Formats: sequence, structure tokens, C-alpha cells
Amino acid sequence: MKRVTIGDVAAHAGVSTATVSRVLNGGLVAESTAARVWEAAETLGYSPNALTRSIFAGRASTIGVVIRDLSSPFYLDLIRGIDEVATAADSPVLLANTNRGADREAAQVRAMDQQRVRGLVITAGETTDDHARRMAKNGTPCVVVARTAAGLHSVSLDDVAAGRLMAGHLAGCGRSRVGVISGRDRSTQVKRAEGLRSRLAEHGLPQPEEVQVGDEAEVDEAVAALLGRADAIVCTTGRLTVAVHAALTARGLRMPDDIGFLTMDDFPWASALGITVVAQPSYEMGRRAAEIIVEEPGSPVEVVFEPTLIARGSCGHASA
Amino acid sequence: MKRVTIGDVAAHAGVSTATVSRVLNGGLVAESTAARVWEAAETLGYSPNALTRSIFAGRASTIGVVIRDLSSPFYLDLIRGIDEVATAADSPVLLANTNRGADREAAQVRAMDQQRVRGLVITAGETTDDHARRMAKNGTPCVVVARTAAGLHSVSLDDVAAGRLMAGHLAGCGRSRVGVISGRDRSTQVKRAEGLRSRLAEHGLPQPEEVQVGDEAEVDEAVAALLGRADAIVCTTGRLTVAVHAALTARGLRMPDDIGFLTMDDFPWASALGITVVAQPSYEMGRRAAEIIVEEPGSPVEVVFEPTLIARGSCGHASA
DNA sequence: TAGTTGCATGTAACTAGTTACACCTGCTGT
DNA sequence: ACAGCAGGTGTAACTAGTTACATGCAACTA
Repeated sequence: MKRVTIGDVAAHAGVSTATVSRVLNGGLVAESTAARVWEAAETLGYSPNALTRSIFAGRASTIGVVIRDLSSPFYLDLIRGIDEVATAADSPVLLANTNRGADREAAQVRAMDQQRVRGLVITAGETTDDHARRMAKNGTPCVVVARTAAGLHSVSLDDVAAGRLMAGHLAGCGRSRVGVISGRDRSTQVKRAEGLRSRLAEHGLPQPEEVQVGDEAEVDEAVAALLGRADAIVCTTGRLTVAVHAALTARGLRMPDDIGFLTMDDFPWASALGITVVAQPSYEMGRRAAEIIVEEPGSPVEVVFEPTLIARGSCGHASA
Repeated sequence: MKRVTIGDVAAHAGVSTATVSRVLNGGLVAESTAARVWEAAETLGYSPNALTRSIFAGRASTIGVVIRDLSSPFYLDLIRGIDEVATAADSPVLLANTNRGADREAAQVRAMDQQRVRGLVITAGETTDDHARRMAKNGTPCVVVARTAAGLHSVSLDDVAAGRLMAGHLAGCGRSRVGVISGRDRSTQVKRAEGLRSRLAEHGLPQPEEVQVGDEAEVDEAVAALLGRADAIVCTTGRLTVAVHAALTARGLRMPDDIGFLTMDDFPWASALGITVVAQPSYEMGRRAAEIIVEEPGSPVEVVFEPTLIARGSCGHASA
């Protein structure tokens, strides 16, 4: 039950702990001694304590990730990207889900700080930015994902461009009365709606009607409010795609004939369902966020990714 | 840049580090002293080092999770369940993805051991069991998910029952020639096929034809090999559902009329697509696994969950 | 042969906390 | 008046490692 320590290995090999440490970390040691130490470590089943190493190094090897919403496909791919880079850098990923609770977000960021993570990827509201900036000042690189934040690294999407892509496609498909269902959170949603509006205006189309929705439960009502007055429903957040799609099909509406449907974020089944989406390169964004942490640039880096439209017909087909 | 330590707080409040520690952890301290310490901690922006605490406690507060396949919906829900319980127990989750590489699995389990995780949830092949048992002997509760393992805790599905559920539904829908597409891995697949075969036999139906598939790329070929000889395709692993479904629809086959389709693991879009599945309670399984770690039972616990059939018509409808 | 060099190793101080123990008050009981 | 006790606090040893520095010893040089 008692853990094997470096001292046990040292005693077994008949050397000091300093020598064992040197063998493990590649210092100057005679080959015969090294062999004895390796053998002792092997027979005792020694597993070096990463925590102790970290306290000496001043920080842990782990990369922290605070996730708003573990069930969203966007965040899942983001984590995959982060994990990929982290594993390559020998950094385990410390994950914390917040379920979009502001208090829980703050608590998790604080917890990550206490764990002395090597760096932190944050997908949380602005409330956590102050703490993140304090961490950054202490030498912990913090990367905000899906929006920008003054004084912090960020990896985000050109949300205005995403909105404009959507509007361009809608116009190309001959849709003129657009109903928008958007999430209640932050800047992302505002910018996408902004891009949508500006480009619709450029096409001489009327401004869209917009309904903000907190969670899945409110979606059906929102759809009901828009139907009749719209020939296309746009959903500006990927996490509501299932719910909006369900609300439409539950009414017997067929896409694209009865109604156009356009949403954010690609997902595995979009192709099978023929749903047109504006995709973000979520996996790449995760990779980039983790890379920033590994590289530790001196001044704030702002990476903006471009969205892509993947046309699959749920909104009709654009005329060239 | 230099981190605030307990010593700094102590100096600022004019007390010893022991007193600060007592204030933070609720020892015997005069109220006036405590107030001075809290104030000092506040003004200096003190954030206690969880690593140092852990090394004293002998282990970290984190719960490790080794995941085979981050893109599978089953594992995602599992993580959500684990995270939920872990957060309630003030334990961050240390996540490691292995992409189904045996060497990477072993390396990640070893890494978790070195991080001195409080407990470990493993969804990996049998190769890692030896190391897990060694960890268990050292006092780290290890829970194997999706299969059982001698001497270790486990949370799994009654896979034979899952196979039998599938066979029962197929028989009820009047399907007689069953083609099975299964993953190449471990016992899970074997048991599901076993359950399937036994119950098909009980119904007097011919034994199914089975094709094992390594990854998505091989699915189309497997489907091609089964078509014509089967009136229903069964997929015994959720991670191939998208690929099998795509292979079927790519051939213009409609479900359930042209071919029956039945697969494992529920997912958000199954309902929209009308796909009949045998579901595992993945979120609950994650919760249970984490609970075992928090409770630390003395002897190995084996929890087996029951699968549920969710009929949605992709295989036809069972007659009563 | 004495001095220099350099490899191999041990000693001890360090990381940032926790905690057993000793100590000093000040109050109560006899 | 003095022992006894309890509350409050500091000292120092402890966790499991890393590393700067000192030392020992052999080989090589002068």
C-alpha cells in the first residue's frame, strides 16, 4: 500500500536519491550505476511522482480546459484537437465542464489555477476573464476560444463572415423572409446576426426576424413564432440544431420544399440528413489553442478562423 | 511573475505559515488572526497550490479517464457522467484519448499513475489491466468500463442481453436473414454476437452472417459483402453507425422497406432519422464509475447495466 | 612526485505546503 | 497562591522529489 519512492530505489541500488534522479532525467552517471538503478526501479515497480516534479518546476504539465457544454459537437472536436497537441507535448488534459453556469465557470477557472496548469483553454463567459488575466500575469498562458478578450490569447471564428455566408446562401437560394433562432449568450451570436443582416441588406432583402432562445425546451415555441412569416429558418448556434430540426419535422415540414433550413457547425449526421451548414474548423481550432499554450508567445495572439459553407440542399440550391 | 506563496501571506499578516494553513483548512485560530490572514490572502491574490497539497496527501484530487475514442457518442456521455460526479466531489477530470492504439493506451495509464490520480476510469484493451491492478494494489481505485476484468472494478453492459434484444426485435419484425457488422475489438463484440445468435436460434432463424470491420474505411466493403444475402443489417458497435447508414443510403436503399437496420447506442439524431437502436445508459455508467472511485469500495465491484431497445422503425415494427 | 583535471557521486538546501509538538499566555479551581 | 488546563501560535520535521555545490578518486600532465 505504501508507495515506492525515489528513496526506496536509491537504497535498493545502493546510491543516493540524487543519483537516481540523475539516471531518470539524464544527468552524468556511470553506465554500471545507471544499470543498477534501472533494475532497482524495475523490480520495485517505481513510478515517479509527477506532482512532486511539478511543484519543483513551478507548474504542472497539465493543460486545463474549461468547457461550457460537453454535449455540443463543436466542443467535442475542440477537445480532440487540444488533446492531440497536448499528448504530443506530454501534457495530460484537465477537463472541467460547466454546463453554462456562470458561478461554476468561475469556480472551475479558479480550480485550474490552483492545479497550476501549464496553460488554460477557456470557453466561458466574460466573467472569467479577470481571473484569466491574473493567471496570464502569473505566467499561465490562457487562450479564450470562440471570442476575443483584451489582453488574452484567443482562437475564434470570423462570426460576421459566418453570418454573411449564411445570408449569401439564402439569397442565392431565393429565400427572402428569414427567421433566425439564436442562443442567448455572448458576442458570437450578436456578430453572426450582424453579418447576416448586413449581407441580406446588400441583397436588398428584408431584415430577418430574430428569436433568442435559452435552451432546447424553448425552441419549439420559437419555431412556432417564426413559421408562416419565414421561408427559411436559420439557426446561429450548433447546439440547437437538433431541437430546431425536430421542431420543423414535427410539424410535417419538409426541407427545402416547405421551409429552408440553415444552421451552424458541421456534424457527422448532417450529410445523411442533407442539412446545409456553415462549419467552423473546430478540431483545428483546438489544435491551435493548445499550440499557443505550448509555444507560450510573449504577447497576446489572436487567431481568427474562416467559416465554410457546406451546401447540402436543406435550403435549396444556390443559383451560381 | 513570481507566485504568491503561503509564506508571503504569512509575512503580510504577521503570522507563521502554520497559522495560515490552519486558517485555510479550518484549524484552531483566533477570529481576529483569521480575519487578518484572509485579508492578506485577498490583497496578495493568493491561490493555494493544489499540487503541494496533493503530495502531502499522498495523491492528487483528480480523477483520471482514459478514453479509447473521443469521437464516439458513447464515450462522450460517459465523460459527462464522470465529470458530473467528479465536480460534485471537487475532483477535476484528467482526460487522455488513445485513438485505440495499444501502445498509447499503456502510456496513458502509466501517465495517470504518475499523476497520482485519485482513481482511474479505463476504457482500454486488456493490455492495460496488469498496470491497473498494480495501481489498485497501491490504493488507486481503477474502474474498467464496457467489460469486466478480474480483480478490478467494472461498469459494463449486459452485452449478451443486448444481442438478444436485437435478435428478438429482428424476429418480431419478420426479418430472417441477418447480416452483422461488428468491430474488431474485444469481448463486447463477441458477447453481443453471441446473444444475437442464441436468440435467433431460439426463434428458429438461420445464423447471421458476420463481417468484422476495423474502421470506417472498411465499412462500405463489408456492407457490399452482406447485401443481397440479408434482409437486415445489424451493427454491433455504435461508432460505425454513421458509416453503415451512409453505405446503405449511398446504394439508394430505404429503411425499413429495402433493408432493415438496427444498431447499438442511442444518439441525438437517431430519432430524426428513425433509426432503431439498442441503447446503453452511458451517462449513468459514467456516473456509476466515478461513484465507485469516490466511494473506494474494498473489494472489486461489478456493475452491469441492462440495455434498452428503442424502436423507431428502421427495422420495421415488431408484431406485438 | 606533486598538481591538475574531470568524471562520478554524495550532501544538503530547496520547492510549497501540512502537521506533530512545544511553548506561552491567561483563566479557573482548590 | 499555585497547579492545571485550554486556547492560540510558532518551530521544525515531514511529503517526494530536484539540483547547486562539495568531495573523492583516478588518470594524466609537468
